[in-house]
Amino acid sequence: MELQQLRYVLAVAETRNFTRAAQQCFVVQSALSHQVRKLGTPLFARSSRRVELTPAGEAFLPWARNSLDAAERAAAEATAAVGVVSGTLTIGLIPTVTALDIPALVRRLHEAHPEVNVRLRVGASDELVAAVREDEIDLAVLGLAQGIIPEGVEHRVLAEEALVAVVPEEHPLARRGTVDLAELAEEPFADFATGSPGRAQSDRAFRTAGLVRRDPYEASTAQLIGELVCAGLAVALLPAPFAPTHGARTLTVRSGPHRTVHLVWNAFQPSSAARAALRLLP
Amino acid sequence: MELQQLRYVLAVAETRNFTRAAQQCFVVQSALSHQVRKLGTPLFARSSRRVELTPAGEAFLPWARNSLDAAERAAAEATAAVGVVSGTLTIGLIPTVTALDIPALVRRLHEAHPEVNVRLRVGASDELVAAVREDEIDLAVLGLAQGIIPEGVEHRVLAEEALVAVVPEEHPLARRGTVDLAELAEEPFADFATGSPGRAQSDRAFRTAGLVRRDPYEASTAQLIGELVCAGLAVALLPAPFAPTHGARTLTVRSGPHRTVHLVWNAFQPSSAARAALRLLP
DNA sequence: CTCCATGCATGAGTCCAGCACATGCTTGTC
DNA sequence: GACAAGCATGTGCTGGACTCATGCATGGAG
Repeated sequence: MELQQLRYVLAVAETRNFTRAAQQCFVVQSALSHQVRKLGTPLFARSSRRVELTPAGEAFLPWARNSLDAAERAAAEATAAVGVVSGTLTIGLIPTVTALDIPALVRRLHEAHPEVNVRLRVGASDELVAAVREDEIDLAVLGLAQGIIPEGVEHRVLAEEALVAVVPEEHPLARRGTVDLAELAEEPFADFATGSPGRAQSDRAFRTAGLVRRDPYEASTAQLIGELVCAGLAVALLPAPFAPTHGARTLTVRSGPHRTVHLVWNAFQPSSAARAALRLLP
Repeated sequence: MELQQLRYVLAVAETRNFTRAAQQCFVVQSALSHQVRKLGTPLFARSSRRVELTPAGEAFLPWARNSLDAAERAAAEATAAVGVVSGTLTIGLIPTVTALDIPALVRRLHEAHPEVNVRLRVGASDELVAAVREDEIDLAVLGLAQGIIPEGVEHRVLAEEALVAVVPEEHPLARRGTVDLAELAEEPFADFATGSPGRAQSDRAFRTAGLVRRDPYEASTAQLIGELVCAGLAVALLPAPFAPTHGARTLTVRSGPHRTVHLVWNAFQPSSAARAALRLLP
């Protein structure tokens, strides 16, 4: 078996199409047909116009990925040992990162270690922690409600951020500079989806204050929540940089919720690129 | 990069000699020189008649192994999915296995799954548990003092075995059929090395009975301990099948120590060969 | 139903990567 | 200093990986 064959199998499994996989690999389709067949066990079922993985293929795939990743990692660790950090660095981010200037970080990384290939992946905080634990990503920058610490991974606190209240311009509270959580609890609310870590932050804030608010409108992004507020439909709690700049007012919340921005990584065999990034980060 | 190159690197790293590594790989020496060089980073230092790993080589090696193992595993899992269990199955054993007929097990495994390559590895119980945890071996059969359960791995109890007292033929106790631990504590003792799991069994037995025995002679194998007894130098506690058949007497110990024979394996992604072996075992 | 597009398999031909061979170079040993 | 061990290097060759041409199956359009 050779890694080339594994690359072909992965390409076919991804595209579910020999022809496109071949293009992706810069060879003709028959090259893949030959090499895949040479593996012996049939990994793909050509059922009527569609290529599907057989059970054997399903069993094969994760180990093929594993093998290719390990080979890449071998090369990266070797060059790192002679001072040239290389390899792929996958960073996970929540959509509402503010504590860190990501483009600047990427630039600095690239300047310090031009051989490192940076990938960014956006997701919810809990997904990112899981991905770090499963070694799918090297690092993650994420926000958690105060007092919650990510489990099963190494972490470092980057910042502590207050959430601000956002209310429609014509709202009675709009003239005020600060509000209490209790006042917000009376209002129709817009928030992240139930179960998301963003939602957990405000839920927790109201709960610890002993307040019960009405079920909020749910939206998946800070942007959408902001638009709901601007439309006059609700008030919201958002990280300050994500408060809408027009069409809404931003208020400080007295003893209001904070979120903690964590840098998270896997302590078990972090890649040389990950170690380099950690050295570069505050 | 191709797996062939990784195989060459491993062979050179093992033999620390290009020529012998080449023979092992069934190619000429220059083939290895070329392929290793093509990896780019110098992995070996040719320091005066000896090939040594550079730091880059040290960093490269474990990932190269990882990659090759994963590739092998991919093939094994694929064939397993179509009903042909294959791959390498490494079984760890303590030197004093008695609860299981290992040759018979290997024969049955080979008959049921001729494509499986069985390897046996002998070691102390605690080493084997660690090896299972580190995924170096698939299964292990080992004995632990009663009440001790292996941690971080899956296990199944195979048997509960009493340890018997072994005394020299001309010893005053030799005429008796049973003895108390208290009587044995008075005698000069032969036992496994301090810190070994075998030693832990008798240590624990005396301790829980509230007895203090003299520091025992230490030997590394049950065989040697038996010889010390036969020579009239000491008494011992051994698994019954390892009591010497000549030159010593075997006595039952009243409420004496037992050891529990465990079958141990790693719950996280056991190989198809390991799963097959587990199905075959009691 | 026919025709055609899509898409994988297969066989023959081509070309280059990996190998063998020959040889050179360094180092350690007697 | 002669010799042996052992890796590097250059050259030519060969097998395997690729391309190309073509066949074959399926599904959709008319």
